[in-house]
Amino acid sequence: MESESVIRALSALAQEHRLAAFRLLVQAGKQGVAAGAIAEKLDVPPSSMSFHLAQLANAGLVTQRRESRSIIYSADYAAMNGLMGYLTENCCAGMPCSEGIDCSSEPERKSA
Amino acid sequence: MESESVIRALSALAQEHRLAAFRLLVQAGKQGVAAGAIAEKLDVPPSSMSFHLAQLANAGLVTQRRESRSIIYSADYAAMNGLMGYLTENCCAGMPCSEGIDCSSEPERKSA
DNA sequence: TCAATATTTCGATAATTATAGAATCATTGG
DNA sequence: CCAATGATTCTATAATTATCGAAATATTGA
Repeated sequence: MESESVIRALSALAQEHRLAAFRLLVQAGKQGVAAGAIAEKLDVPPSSMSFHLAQLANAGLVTQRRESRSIIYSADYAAMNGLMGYLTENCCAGMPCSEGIDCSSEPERKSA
Repeated sequence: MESESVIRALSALAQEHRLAAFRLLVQAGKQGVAAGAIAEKLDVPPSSMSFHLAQLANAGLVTQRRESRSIIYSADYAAMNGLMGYLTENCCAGMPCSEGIDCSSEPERKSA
């Protein structure tokens, strides 16, 4: 994952409604959630929610599929994986930050 | 880490110059880098860089200390840990995304 | 085909964020 | 104290992002 798409992904998640929507979709799993249901659950007007979902899709963090009248959004776990990988590599000095390892100590200078 | 501070952290990283600055600081380690040196390295005017560094500081991702005439910035690894932890918990269905585990498969529905 | 439903796009506006020169503030050496 | 250095704050402006009602676009059932 390169830095431009990382920035798009970070921007996409850096907003109240979008972070909430993404969390919802992660919890929902593969089956996903319809746009309207997301809007209702988060109490955001449908047109606003649609704007935000489009940004998540543009960032590659969610996918969409039509199912009858509804458009179902689902979290793209691979994209999230990619983001986490980039952050771990580039912003945690290569240490897996969420593994209980103490990143507060002096890091080895990476050769790359 | 709660969602408001997570959004501040994500917003802070979701910008070209700030992401670059933070990477630089992570690589530099505890000793940190002076504001001017960061600005020069990233080819951003000092006043603009100062604006961005202030946002990183406000998000808690970096700390600053004065050393003679210079102000030295360093990455706050604990804060980054906190962010990674939140993302892993809430946006990866509790799976450690950067550990080679296949997050693409159906997640266990979290009870929380 | 028509009405109803689900969603998105349009459009206008408000709000926030980014940019960077100029002015200001803090520190040091002479 | 004064000039030089390193950085931030001020100010104005440009650019981007958010909001949401209204209009337009699918899809389905009758």
